[in-house]
Amino acid sequence: MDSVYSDIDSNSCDFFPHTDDEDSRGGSPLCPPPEQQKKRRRGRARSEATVQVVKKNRRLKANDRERNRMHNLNDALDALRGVLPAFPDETKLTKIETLRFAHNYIWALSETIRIADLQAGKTGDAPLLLSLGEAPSPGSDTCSWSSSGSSSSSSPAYCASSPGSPAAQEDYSYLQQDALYGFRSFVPGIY
DNA sequence: TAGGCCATCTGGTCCT
DNA sequence: AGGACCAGATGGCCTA
Repeated sequence: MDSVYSDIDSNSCDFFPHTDDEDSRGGSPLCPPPEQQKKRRRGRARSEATVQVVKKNRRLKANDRERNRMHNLNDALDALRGVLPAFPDETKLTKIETLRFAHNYIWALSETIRIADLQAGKTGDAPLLLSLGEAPSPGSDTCSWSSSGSSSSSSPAYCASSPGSPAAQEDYSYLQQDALYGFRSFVPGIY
């Protein structure tokens, strides 16, 4: 990608038009006329140039660190995509979709466990251990979460669902893989 | 072509 | 002081 540094050459005035030194001098023009530059350079030219180089190097290093940081973030996001159920069309989830999907998915898994435990309690059986292979896949159709009233069921605020969705009836048969199909139509941005 | 997504740069702020 | 984190700006790419 093009960088602003592609425009940078020996003319440091273009790259660092406003320095702290300038601030301390009381707001000098962005690029003083040549005469002033000559005046200021006398006796200080070398050190100012050095300062510019140091600042530039510091910026470049910061850019590099920031790039690596974002790469690490993307790697983590990819890892998260890897443990989420895949879409049939194998389209890659965007970043925001991945985060929201993961949030929904975790909620659905925990909710399924809760229901399973409830049912086990009714029948006197031992709590059911869920197979992750049969884990529910949360989608837009699974989002009437706030209606359950359970603290463990605090709903994602962005979940757009109808009050009459099956979740309110604790019917988890709807938590099927095909719930994924509605995810792409999920309305994002509602927090 | 407009809009969405993304990578990158950048300056500010906080933390160690 | 230097690094981590964050948010805004910018430009490129892709798709409907």
